[in-house]
Order: sequence, then C-alpha cells, then structure tokens
Amino acid sequence: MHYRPEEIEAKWRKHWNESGLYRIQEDSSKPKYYVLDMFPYPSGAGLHVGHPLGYIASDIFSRYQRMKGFNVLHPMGFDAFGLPAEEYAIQTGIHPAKSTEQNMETYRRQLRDLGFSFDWDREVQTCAPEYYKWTQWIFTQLFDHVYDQEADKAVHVSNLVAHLEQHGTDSLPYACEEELTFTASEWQGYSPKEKSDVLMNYRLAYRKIGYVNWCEELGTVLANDQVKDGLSERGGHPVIQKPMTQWYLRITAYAQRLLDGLEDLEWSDALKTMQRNWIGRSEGAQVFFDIDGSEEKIEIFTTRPDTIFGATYMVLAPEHELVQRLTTDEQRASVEEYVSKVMSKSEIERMAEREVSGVWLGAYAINPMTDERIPIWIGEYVLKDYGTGAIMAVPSDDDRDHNFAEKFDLPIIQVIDKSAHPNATRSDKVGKLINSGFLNGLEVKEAISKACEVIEERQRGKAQINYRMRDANFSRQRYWGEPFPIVYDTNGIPSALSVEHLPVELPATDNFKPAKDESPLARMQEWVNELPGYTRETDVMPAVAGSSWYYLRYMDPANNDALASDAAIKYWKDVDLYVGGAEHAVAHLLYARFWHKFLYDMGKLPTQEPFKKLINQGMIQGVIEFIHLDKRQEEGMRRFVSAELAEREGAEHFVKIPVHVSFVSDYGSDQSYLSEQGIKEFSAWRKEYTHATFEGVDSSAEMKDGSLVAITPDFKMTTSSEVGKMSKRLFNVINPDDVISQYGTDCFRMYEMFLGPIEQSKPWDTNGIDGVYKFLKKFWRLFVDDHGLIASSEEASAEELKILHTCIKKINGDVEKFSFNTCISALMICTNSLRDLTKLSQSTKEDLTKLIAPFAPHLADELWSILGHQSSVHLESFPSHEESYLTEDSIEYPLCINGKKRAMASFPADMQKSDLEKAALTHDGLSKWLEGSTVRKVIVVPGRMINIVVG
RNA sequence: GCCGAAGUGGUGGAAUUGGUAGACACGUUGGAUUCAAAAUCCAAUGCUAGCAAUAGCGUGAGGGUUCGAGUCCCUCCUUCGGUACCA
Repeated sequence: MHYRPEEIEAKWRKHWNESGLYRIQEDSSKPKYYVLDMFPYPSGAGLHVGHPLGYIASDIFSRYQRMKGFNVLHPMGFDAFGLPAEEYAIQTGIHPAKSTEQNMETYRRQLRDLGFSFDWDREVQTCAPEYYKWTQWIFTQLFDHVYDQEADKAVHVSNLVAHLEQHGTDSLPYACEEELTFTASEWQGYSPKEKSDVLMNYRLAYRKIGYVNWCEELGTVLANDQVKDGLSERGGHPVIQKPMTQWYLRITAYAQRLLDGLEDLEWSDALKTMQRNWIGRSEGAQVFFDIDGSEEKIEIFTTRPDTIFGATYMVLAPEHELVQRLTTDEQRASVEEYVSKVMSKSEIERMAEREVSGVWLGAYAINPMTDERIPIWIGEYVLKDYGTGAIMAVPSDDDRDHNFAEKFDLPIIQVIDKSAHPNATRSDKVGKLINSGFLNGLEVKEAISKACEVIEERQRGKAQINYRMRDANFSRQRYWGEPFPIVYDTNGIPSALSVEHLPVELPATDNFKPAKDESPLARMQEWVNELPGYTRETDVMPAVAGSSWYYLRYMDPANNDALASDAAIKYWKDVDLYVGGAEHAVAHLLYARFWHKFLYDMGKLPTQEPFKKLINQGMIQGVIEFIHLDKRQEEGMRRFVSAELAEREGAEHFVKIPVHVSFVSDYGSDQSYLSEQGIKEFSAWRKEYTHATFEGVDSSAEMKDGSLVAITPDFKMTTSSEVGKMSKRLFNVINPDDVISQYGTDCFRMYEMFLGPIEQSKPWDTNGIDGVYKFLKKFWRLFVDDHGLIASSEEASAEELKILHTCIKKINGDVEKFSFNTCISALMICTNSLRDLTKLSQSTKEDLTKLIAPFAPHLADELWSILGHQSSVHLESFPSHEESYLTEDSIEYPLCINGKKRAMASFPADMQKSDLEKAALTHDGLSKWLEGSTVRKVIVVPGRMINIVVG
C-alpha cells in the first residue's frame, strides 16, 4: 500500500463533513477556547498561497486544543464588501453581489480542500442583509450615543439633551468636535435644525467636512491605493484633495481606554507599540495666538509650551480655514498657487517630502508672551487633521521648524541652554531656560508646568492632553457597502432608523458608475425617497464596518433578534487566539477594539477587549512586475518604455503600472520583460492603453485600437520587479490548488509550516516541498508496507520510547509557542530515528498518529483506521511525554579555550562542578592549548559547557 | 519623513533565550539499486588553505560590554509592513 494523498484526503473530508465532526455547540462541561482567523476578502483571483499560512497555523492549534480537552470554536466567513468587486463591476457590468458570490464559492471550495476544521454552519458574510442588519444597528447606536468623559463611557444622546435643556453648555462632560458655548435658554430657542446641528457635534457617529481624493475626470473619490504620484491609477488622471461632508466615528473619545486596554493583552510588544504610537497621546498646552489687525485667533497645540518665547513665526496647514481670510492681496497669487500645488498631493507624499516649502500669508500673529509680531506662513509639513492644523514654530528646539527657518531666513532665538547636556539633540527635553522672561533659569520640566500655569492665568489657553489619532472617516461615495440606516427629513435633519426598519437593503442596480459629485446610490431616486417625507443617506459604509464585530456574530450567526444571543456571548465571551496579518496592526484591530468597548458600555458584552491573544502571521509575498508609463504624454498615444530607458530618462517622468505576472517573461528575475505576446495580452487586458507605443532599448512596438501595427524583430521591453504583497490589485497571486493537486493537502499544510516561523514574511517558493513529501512517505512506511499494516512488537523498547517521547516533549512545547516549523523538524527527526528500529509497538504507532494529527489530519485519520480504530483520531487526547524515558547517563561537553571550542568530552550526567573542572584541565585534547600559558579561570556550566581562560 | 519588523551556508531555516553556529530540509556532488528512467537507499557538502591531520575566517556593516555575543548596547545600511478610502 502506497501513500496516495489524492485518495485518502477526499475520502476523509467527505467523512468529516458527513459526520459533522467539526460542528460545535456551547458545552458547559468543557472549557471554551475561541480561535479566530482574520477572515478573507473574497477576491476574484481566489485564495492565494499567502492566506493559508495563518489558517493552517490556527487550524493546527485548534485541533491541538481540541485534543487537549477544550471546546474549540473555529469559524470562517467572508469580508465581502469592498472596492475590488465594485471596480470589477464598473469594468465588466457584472453585479458585485454576483461576482462576490462566485468568489466566495471558490474560496469555500479552496478552504475545504485545505482540510480545515472550520464549523461551516457558522459562516458569516458581511454583505448578507441578515448580517449587515446588525452592522447598521450598531451604527444607529453610535449615532444615538455620546461620550460622557466624567463617567468615562458612552451614554444615550438624551442625557446630552437633558443637560442642554437645563444648563446649556455649562460644564458639559461630553466629547465633542468643537467647543460650543450657549445657555439653556439659547438652546431652547434654537430651531429643530439648529438643535440637530448642535447634537451632531457630540454624537459618536457624526457628520463633518473631510478631505477626499477627488478625481474630476473619473467623477469620483479614489482610495489612496488608487492614486499614484498624484494621478489616478486607472487612466492616469489628476487627483486633488477636495472637501466633502462625511460621516465620522468618534474613536478619539475612546483614545485613553484603547491605550489602557493594551496593558493586559497577550500581543507582541511591537504591535502594542504600534497601537500606542498610532493613538499618540501627548501632554502639552492649547494656546491661542492673536492676529495683528484681526479679531480672529489661531489655536495651536504644543507639547513644548516652555519654548513659547522662542516662537518666532507660525505655520498653518495650507487647507486651514483662516488661510483665505488672512492672506494679503500682495501675497494672494503665490499663496493660491502653493495651496493648489499641495492639494494635489497625498498626505503620505506631503509627509515624505524632504524639501522644505512654504509661503508667507503677509499677515502677522502676536506672540502672547513677548508681544512680538511674528509672521504667519503656510507649509505642507503642517497637516490639517493633526492637532489644530496650526503650529507655533520654535526653530531653536524643533528640527523641522529649524529647517524651515533656515530656508526662509526667519529669526531663531535660543531659549534653552543645553551646555550641561553635551549629547542632547535639538528636540530633547533637557536644559535650562534662557531669553524667556519669567521662565528663565527653570529646567525644561518645571518650565512646561509654569508656562501652562501662566497661559491659563492670562486666559491664552490651558494645559491639554492631545491624541494624534483622528476620528475615522466612515463615509464612502460608493455602491458596494452597507447603506447607512439614516434618513433626513425635509429640514435636512438626520435620524437613525429603528431596528424594525433594518436592514436597509442595498438597492439593486446595473449602473455602478459614480454619479457626478455624488454616491452611486443618489441616482436611485425611488430608493432614496422610499419613506414618505424623508430622503435616505446615499453614502455607504467602509469595509472596516463589517469586520469590526464579525467575531461576535460567529457566536450565534443566525440570530435575527440580536447581534448574538446573551447566552452565546456569555459562553464564548471573547477570542482566545486571533491569528492574522501584521498589516491590520492599527486600522482593523483598533476599530474592532473601539466597537467592542462601545458595546460593553451598552451592556451588551461582558468583556472590555475582544482579542486576548494575538499572533501576527507573516506574509507570503509575491513578485510584483511593473511597466513604465510616460507621465509627460497624457493625451492620445500613451508611451511605455523599458526599465532601462525609464532609468535613463529620469524615473520621475514615469508612473509604474503593475502588470499581470502571467504576461511577463522570466518573471521575478532581474531580466523580466514583456515580449510581443506580453504586450498583446497587456493591451487586451487594460483597454485604456490600446493606443500606445512600447519602447525597449533596441526594439519597439506600436499598438492602435488594440492591434499591433508595427513591431521590430526580437521585441523586448524590460519590466521592473519588486518583492511585495501578494494581491489581486498587483496581479501576482499564486493559487494553492496546483500545489495541492500535485502533493496533496497534508503536504501543502506541512510545507507552509515548514517554511519558517509563521510571523516571518517570505516570497513564495516551492523549493523544498519535495522534502516534506518524502517525509510523509517515510512516515507512512513506518506503519504500512507493500503487504499492508506492518506487524507490531509486543512492547516498546527503551530506545523507541526515548525517541518517541523526545518528540512528544518537543511538539507540546513548540505548539504552545506557535513554533510549527520546528515541530515538523522534530517529526522528521523522530521518523528518521524510528526507521532504524526493526519493529514498533502498537502504542508507539498510535502516539505517532495522534502527534501528526493536527498537522496532517487526513493522513492521521487514515492511519488511525488502518491501526484498527472505528472513530476519528481527532477525538483522541494529545500525548504527553514521560520524563523518565528521556534521562541520559552522560553528557557531551564542549571544552573551550577562551570561548573557542577546542575539544569534546563525555562526562557522567551527575558529575560535580569541581570534578568537571579537573577532568577538563587534564583532558588530552587540550594539552597543546594549555602548554606554556597560565590558566586564569575555569568556567563550568553544568550540563552545558566548560571554558578555560588562559593568558 | 514617521511608527513597527527582519537581515545567519548556494536556498528555506535551527540555535535550550548570553554557553558546541548551521539542527531539519532543499539543492549540488559521488555511490548503490535498475536494461534504462522514476522512486528508493548510502555518503559528502559554510568559506579559504592543505593529500591529510589541522588551522584561519565566519550570523547585513562598523564599534562596544563579557571568560564567552547570531542573541545585550550604540551608530549605520538594505528589505518588508503600516501611514487613516486595498483589505
């Protein structure tokens, strides 16, 4: 009998499926354990080889925990709303619901083929109305709640209204966008619309103006991802930053709790640090600066109020609302030119810009401490959404301010004497204050609190805690997402729909193109005006909405009366182990924590944190191939050139367009290129480039209306290759199906684990998969030969037990550490050693089968049945090792001279330190190293090594 | 730019967390088996010098701490992830 994965794997999957082996119920007799995978976006390219890395790891752990006696919840579903399906619909006219359903079907099949122990009865899809009913419901609750900063929790908006009725804004404890001041009687006099606008300022889900990537040509908002070098990735049209009213979620109200909650989580320090830095708590001062000749004030936040005497100019973000009003006529032309230049850049480009740039508005502010007139500038290094969008610039103690002042010749006043700290850099918070009036002589720390005191005393501001994190833009002017459960009355007053009106289903359409200046839904007038007297919100929610709470839905996926029943939530509580990519480190993981805390505040959940333990799997990377499009030639004939030509003419003139790796010859190498066939495939694929020339170093081709009109012989246009994400958007997806059909699922699973630690990223490569396949065959042959099951010995030998239990010990330890690659090495070593023995006992064979069961589940169940069992090996308990089988009589010691190994010697395991020292000094192999030198010291680490220091 | 991570043979990686660097595999070379091939098995394999015993060098680069550094500290380089509308 040979090892035939294609036969046994299909058989066992069918069997598991029919017997419902992985179906799970709440069971109070067993401890619960919830293993969650980050669910996939069902892309059209199918599951790629990177997805399973985490899924295999979590499946191994789930199976292991089950065998350790836990009731394990291990579900899977789909993050099914998103941009790619919509883009695909725009290009092909195929409805996103249809393509998404097809893609999910493919994913389901592929996931089943991987032999995962998912309970498929619990599958969720974020695009299903039964699911997004509850996404919408959570949104209505966010809309109806405000954040009470004194109670430190979310409370119903009626509390705010009651407060305003009685006290106006006096000592109002609710988190808000803008500090408002009015009395109770003023509030009572407001119109319903005015009241609504005021409440909007406090709601956890609220509307305000935000900046979006606007592409006039395409008439739509683009994702950052779809913008390259200020041009749209599709078509290469200009993109600007445009203000638009958007829904936001007030995650900033939860900033401190999100920070504090990290303490007790079993997440990597790196991940916690990333979240802490993203939240970015800083203590400092809010300060108002007067403007010379104007009633307006500039509000700034600074962490260094001590340096205020050194503030010699101010910088506003170019999109700051005061810019228009403060600009003088002489400066207007250059200011406008600068603003429009900056608005064509993305935030990342602005932050990454090394060259210092800015323009003076012509206006002056007054330094509140020195009463000096200081010029007001705008500069791209100040971002609108960070802090207040304005800074006081202190060139003496801030690097970027310093560079700016040097470039524009602005005054620099030294305000801190750092002579006592010779190694301190410009921004270090050390030294004694100078040139700073009442602060002179104070240390920085004292000066900060003194400055805050005086600022407050003079009513120029106050001490303040600031967070770098911003509220989340929750609007998308798109089709394929959750509609908002919001309607507007004839006065434009928004209200949330109650749960009996949910879900608000996404209306059917066959036109997914953006409506000029509006969301695609705005075109569907019948739907918009469905409720008499009201119009519907036409934005949709972002993909992050559905993924912020899906882990709760798995607990009770079919519930139509609540997001999940109280009983299910009480039993499963939270996720014990969450496995997913590091690319979600801040966005998804912060939003989900935020929603979880909000639902906790509402009394819906018993825990404050959703994910107790988290492992980041590394990414299996792909090779991305780019071709170079000339930016200078935007109209008519597009011009593509080879990598060398782009380099020669200057890379800044070219946009790198990712191409499908299957079009590229010698893909992944330094010499990858598009051949004649390649450019034909390319232009058939990207219709917007059917009019184009393709230039290689000494060959060229021309395409008109998609057909080749001219080409030189041996055409070759080189592409540039990069290692990066495997993603449909980059057209470099490698699918696991082929690997599985060749080697089988068990082999694929083990190979992905064998590649290295799961948290490490590496490019996909099948070198070495043969080794794993050979191992499985060898393992199989420990049990079965040409005549069937090999006869077993009566009793296990001592050597057999030692080999087996060494492996059991290693695997138990390594699985707990999620070190699966070394588990597989241990199984290989164990198999190689056992092969040298003539006969194995039945109990050894059974233990081996259980050991490999989490890794190669099909193989294990086949061997288990060959060993004579009726039920599944996956219902057995995992073996634990017996220490007494492992004892050694002697230990091999390395003998070192000055830390270098010079000889080996075997000594009894129980030999004392002093005896080891003596034995080492008289060891034959060391005599030539000890001759003629004095022994200074001997270091003996029992069980480890012996080191002799000579001099 | 900022935040986080990773750099070890020809390749993927291992190293009890400061104690024998290169486990386990892939690849390569040689051999066995075979009419032949596949499959399987055995042996060698970090680099340099040497017939060999052996010696020197060696964990991205440079410096430091230590009896001893892949592991700890400092500076730098490269690659990857995130950077708020990919998911």
